[in-house]
Formats: sequence, C-alpha cells, structure tokens
Amino acid sequence: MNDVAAAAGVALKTVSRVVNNEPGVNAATAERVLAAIERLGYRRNDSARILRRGRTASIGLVIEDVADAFYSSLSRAVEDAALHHGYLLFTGSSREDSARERDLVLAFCARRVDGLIIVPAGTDHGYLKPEFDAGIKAVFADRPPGAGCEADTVLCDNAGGARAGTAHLIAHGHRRVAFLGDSPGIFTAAERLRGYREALAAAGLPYDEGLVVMGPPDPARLRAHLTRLLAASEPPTALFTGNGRITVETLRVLATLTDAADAGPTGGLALVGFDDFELADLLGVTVVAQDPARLGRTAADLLFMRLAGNDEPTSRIELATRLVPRGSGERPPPPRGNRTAR
Amino acid sequence: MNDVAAAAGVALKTVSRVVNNEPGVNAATAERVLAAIERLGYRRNDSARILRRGRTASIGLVIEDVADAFYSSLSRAVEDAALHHGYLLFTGSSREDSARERDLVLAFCARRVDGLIIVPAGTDHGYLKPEFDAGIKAVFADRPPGAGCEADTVLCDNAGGARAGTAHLIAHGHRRVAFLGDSPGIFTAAERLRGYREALAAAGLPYDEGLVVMGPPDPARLRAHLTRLLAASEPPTALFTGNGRITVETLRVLATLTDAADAGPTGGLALVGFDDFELADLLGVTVVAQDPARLGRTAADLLFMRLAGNDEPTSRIELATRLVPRGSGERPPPPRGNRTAR
DNA sequence: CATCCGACTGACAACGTTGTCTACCGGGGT
DNA sequence: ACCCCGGTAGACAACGTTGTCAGTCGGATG
Repeated sequence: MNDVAAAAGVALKTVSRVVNNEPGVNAATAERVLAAIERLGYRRNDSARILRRGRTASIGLVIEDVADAFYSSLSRAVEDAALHHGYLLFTGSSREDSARERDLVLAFCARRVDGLIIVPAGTDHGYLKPEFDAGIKAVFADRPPGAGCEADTVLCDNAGGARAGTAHLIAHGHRRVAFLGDSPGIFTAAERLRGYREALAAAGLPYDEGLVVMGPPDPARLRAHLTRLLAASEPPTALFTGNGRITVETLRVLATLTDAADAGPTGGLALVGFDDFELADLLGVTVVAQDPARLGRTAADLLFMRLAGNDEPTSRIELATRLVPRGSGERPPPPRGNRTAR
Repeated sequence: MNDVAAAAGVALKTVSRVVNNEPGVNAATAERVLAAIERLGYRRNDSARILRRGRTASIGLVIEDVADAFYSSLSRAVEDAALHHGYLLFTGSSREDSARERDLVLAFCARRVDGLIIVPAGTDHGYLKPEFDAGIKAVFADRPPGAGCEADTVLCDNAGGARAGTAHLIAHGHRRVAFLGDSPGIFTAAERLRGYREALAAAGLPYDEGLVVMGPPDPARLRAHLTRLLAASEPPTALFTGNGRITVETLRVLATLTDAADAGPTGGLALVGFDDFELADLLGVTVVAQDPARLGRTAADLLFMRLAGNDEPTSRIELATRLVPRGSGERPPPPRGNRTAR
C-alpha cells in the first residue's frame, strides 16, 4: 500500500480510501491510484485489516468428516450462508476425536473467527469459556454441547425418528426388530436407541439386548454381528439401522450373506434405516430421513443472528424427521413356520 | 498479551517467549506467565502474528461443490495433508462459476494463504499473475489451468479411462454405444468424449452425433434425451455415462423408463459409468474408477513441496483410472432380431 | 475584503505480535 | 581487580492496515 501511495504520489490514507471505496476522493486522484494498484499488482493484506478492525468476516466449521455425505451436505449449506453474508469459511474434520475438535476450534479462535458452528465430538466444552468471554459466538449442530456450556443448538429429532421407524416395522407385523447403532457414546446414537426402546415399549414388546448392536460402522464387525443375529434360534425379522453408514454397510453384508435368489437387496429381511442416502430410492430402502442441508442452514441462520447482535437467551431447535417408505420397511415377516428355516 | 505481561509483572516480550516456547526464560518466570495466561483466558491473536511473520500456515481449496462425493473426498485428502503439515484450510465451492472461482481465490489470497489448490471452473487464470509474483503457490487439480498459466497440475487420465470403458462395451459386442456427458466446456467432459471417440475409431465404428448427449446432469433433461435415444429406430444397446452424477441420474431414469420386470437396474441396457460411487457394487454397475482421495493427496503433496522451497519446473501428473467390472458393462447386446423391439 | 464552508488530502497513532538489539547479573577465568 | 560469558529480561521498531483529527485550497457568502 505504501508503494502504491508512492507510485501514485498520494498519501497512504488516500490509497486506503480508494481501496475501500470510501467517499471523499477526487475522481482523477482515484484514477491515478487505481492505475498504480493495477501496475504494481497490489492486493490488500487482510491480516492487517483484520488486526486493525477487529472483525474477520470469517467463521469456522468443525464437523466429523467432510467425506461423509451427511456432513458434506451440511457443509455446503453453511458455505452458502457464509457466502451470502460475505463471510469466509474455515473447515475442519474432527474424526470423532474430542482433542482434535478442541484443537481445531482453538486454532479457528486464534485466527479470530467471528463465529463457530460445531458438530461436537467431545462432551466437555469448558475450553470454550475464554472464547465466549472474548465475544465469539458458537452454534452447536447435530449434537448438543457438553454440560455447563450454554449455546444455541440445532438437532434432529433423533428419538422421535427412531421411534417412528421402529413403530413402522412393528406396524407391519414384526415382533423381533434388531437395532444396529453407532457407538453409544455418540449423542445421536444414544437418542436413536432410546427411540427404538420407546417404540418397543409402546407396542408392549420386550427389549432384548441380544437384538441390539452398538459400535462403529466397521464392515467386519457388522458382518460378524449380523451373522450371529441371523443364525440365532429366534432371529430378527426386521432391522433398524442407526445411521447412513451402518445402513449401507448392512446392505453390503446382507447382499453377500443371503442367497442371491432372495428377494431384494435386504435378502428378505425388513429394514428401515436412519438417514436417507443416495440411491436408497433405487434400492427400495425405507428410511427415516433427516435434512442435513436444513440442519446446516438453520445453524448458520442462528449464528448470523448472533453475529448481527441478537442476544436473546440461547435456543435449542429440534428438526423433524420424515419417514420415507420405499419397500424394505413394508415387507411383512415370513410366515411363522419359516421362522427358523434360514 | 499486554495485560498478561502486566499481570505477571514481566515484559511483553517475555510473554511472547513463553507463548512460543522459546528458550531463555526462567522456569519460575514462565510459570508465573502461564498462570496469568490461564487466569486471564488469554489466546494469542494469530492475525497479528501472521502480519508480523509473513507466513500464515494456511492454504485455500477451491472446488466445484463440497456436497458432491467426488470433491468431498478430495477435500478430505487435502485436509488430512494440511493437518499433517500443521496448516489450516479455507474451503470454498465455485459452483462451476468462473467469477466465483476468482472471487474465492482472491479472497483467500487477501488472507495471505501460503498456497492454493484449485479445481478451476474458468479457463482464464490471468488474475493469478500478481499472486504468483507475490510468491503464492498454486496447484491445479482435476482440471488444468487456462492457457498461459504455468502451475503444477494433477489430472486423471480422462481420455484413457473413457477409451477403456467404451472399448470394454465394444468388446462385449456393442456397436451402438451412447455417450452421456457433462457440458462440453468442462475439461474432463471434453476429454472423456475424446476417449470415447478414440475407442470408436479404434474399433472401426462410426461416430454418430445422434448418440451423444452433452450437458449438465439435470434429471429432466436426461430423461428427455434418454427417452428420445431409446425410442429411435436404431437405439443404442449400451450407454457410457460421463460422470458420477450422470450415471446415478441415468440409473434413476432407466428405473422408471423400463419395465420393472427387466433384468437389473439398467433395464437390459449395458452401462459403464465414469467415476465410482457408493453402492455401485450392490447395483452391479461397471465403472471406470478415479481415486479422488489420491488426486487430493497428490495435489497437496505437490503444494507442500513447493511451500518447502522446491522450485523445479512445474509438473503435470496424470493419474491412471481403473475399470471395475460389476455386471452392467458385461451384458451383451440383445439378439439382432430384438433390436428395435423396445 | 474577511470569513466560512465543503471537498479533498494527509499525518499520526493504534491494532497485537515478533525480531533485533541492548542491558543486567552473578560466576569463573586471568 | 578485571574481563568475559551465559542466562535472563526488556525496549523498541516493524508488519500493513484503518480511524481520528487536522490541514489546505478554491469558491461562495456576508
């Protein structure tokens, strides 16, 4: 900027005014300055600008994994909102690691982002205290913050969705419905399990721990568990899968586990999955759909409201889910006599 | 930092030394400083640090759309590399809009990122000249930069992959293979079309413009084109689809267009798609697979080499593709007599 | 002619760091 | 007694902006 000023024969401040389109600069002078800028290939240094102004016009987004369809669609929605407000976006994946979540958040804060959208991996957010004191705004998405951390939160109705999905299977005659969920330490997984249990209870069915599998969606693990489940003396006639990854991996396992002659990709078993996924329509898989884009949009809206100065008490929004019947969830159990024939 | 210095009764510089783990600070003094930092909830301001030091330890990534599986997996690979080198990552989606690409890149540059990885939407990268002069390093991924812009580039062997995929169909007896590609202005789309033509030529088959459809993967558009193609007097017996989105949409259209009784999700037509996609295995769709993660990793490696000071002449890397047969591409054409029976 | 006004321009400090250079202090070698 | 040295600490400038305030100048006003 100094060089530009020298080249144009004006003061530093005048260049600043031109660069920022501030009024009060003679058209001819501005012209000269612009020419100098062009000639020298000058670009404003936003680091200095940020330092001086105190606002960065950027926000940070911490998710679990960009490569996952759910989060990438959430990201896209946040990015759209950021673009719309003229903000730049930092992104980072926590890999379900709370230390990494913290490191990312603190790195973003050190860059003085104005706000954060966090899909928390950990359950302790005490480390955010100094940041909040410093005026940083944060919105939690998909999962709530740890105890003692007051912040806006946007969730899906996980329990409600799982309840509806399980009830759907029960309504189609199933009495032994297995639940395949992610690690119970994950908020959404625990909530969905809760919904599943509520649906069983509401139907007067017993909760059978033998029908419940919780853990990361590792193909080998899932295969072992499914094999065991289906070989049991009283195998489940229906599956409720707790997230998109698990649903997909389950479909894969079922495809190799059951005879190709079996009808449909679920090999005769009824199945409802939490999370919609690409091509579920073609495969005829009934799902409880969340709307990740809406989740991201809502979180971003909330954040930009805060950034605009709104300081109402924090809110906790729960977005509804939607049951999408596509065939796999409407399949009745096999006739009684066949029950153990597998 | 000033406050911390005052609170600890030391000079500014001493706090700086403690914060940066510089040697030459008495353990007791450091202790006092750390206590003050803790007490005041102090966090270093990276904007100021960046301004002073000149290096930002951050890179910018411009892709086409984070929500697309191909790019989100590329993103993830870049993010991993950035993490590994201790860099932060700015991300932005260009939406296939060259103006937006430029704005994003320039915004990142204004933030003084050290390097850029760009999936270009436009074909003119003259705007990068001043940035290059200022020392910013850039690597182009998936598509090359516009003419006159010298920079490292990592591509897939688009033409080779399309040639192999088309040849595969021809080898299985098809003589009328339709090509459904993205807009011809997109480098990868054009290259794939070229590969398709080369395969036809190599097999001595004529190039029939009536069998080629180029344009954005809009469901309605695709449906119209497919309907037209299949209703022709000499309809294609096989399809080559030019990217993941198009493959998926084509499958959808075929599912509704053909009788459910028809074998397989492609309704009797043979199909090979460019790009692998989730569940292609279950659907039995033969694809020419790219490896987006490897693309991202390679681009990042190249960039970090440059950032480390390597200034060899720029390189252009082409990654091989891999044909993955899964059934849809190995289906022979219907017997001659049936040709127009559809 | 003195005065004032508005349009334009510039000088200067400040944002929060870090690099450089200098200062102090106590101990060991000459 | 002198010097030097390593270990420690601080003063100060600089990074590139922008906000504040003060200045200049030509013309309109009283």
